[in-house]
Amino acid sequence: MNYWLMKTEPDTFSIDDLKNAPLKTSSWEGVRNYQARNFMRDQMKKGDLVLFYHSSCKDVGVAGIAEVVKESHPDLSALDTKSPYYDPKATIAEPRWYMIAVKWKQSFKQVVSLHAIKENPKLKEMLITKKGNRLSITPVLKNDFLEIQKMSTN
DNA sequence: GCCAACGTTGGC
DNA sequence: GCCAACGTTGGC
Repeated sequence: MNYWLMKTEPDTFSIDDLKNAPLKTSSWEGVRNYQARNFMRDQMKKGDLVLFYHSSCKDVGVAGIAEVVKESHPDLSALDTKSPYYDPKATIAEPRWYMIAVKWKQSFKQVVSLHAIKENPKLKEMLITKKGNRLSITPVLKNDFLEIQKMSTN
């Protein structure tokens, strides 16, 4: 089993939106970056756990935990001309973009802030703490995942 | 296949 | 809203 961090802007899709979704489940549409796509297409498996990260907002940090419940399938929003995620180069035969689906597991009482993560020497290696890291999906070490979970209960 | 120009991300 | 850092595009 693997661990991941997935970024989302809560104004667009927050952990509450996931919690309130049917079956508390949603596909992760709209990723238009090859590296992040490849993680979803090739590596993210059912049962993997996800740190649900809120970016570009007042309370930046990890807001909760989700679980991968459906593996790679085509992101058809790329075919929808009305979608903000429309990509003219995607076709049915060659969908180009893929996504996974996640299910809500837990909302932290308090967001584990990016600031707190940066302050924690145990989490020095986390990619989210590195300057200029814009990748919206990143692998996370098990120990780092557990440490964040621990911080959420303090 | 290089690389300048451009658009986007995301913390602050 | 600013702007550094980054990924992508497209002319050559």
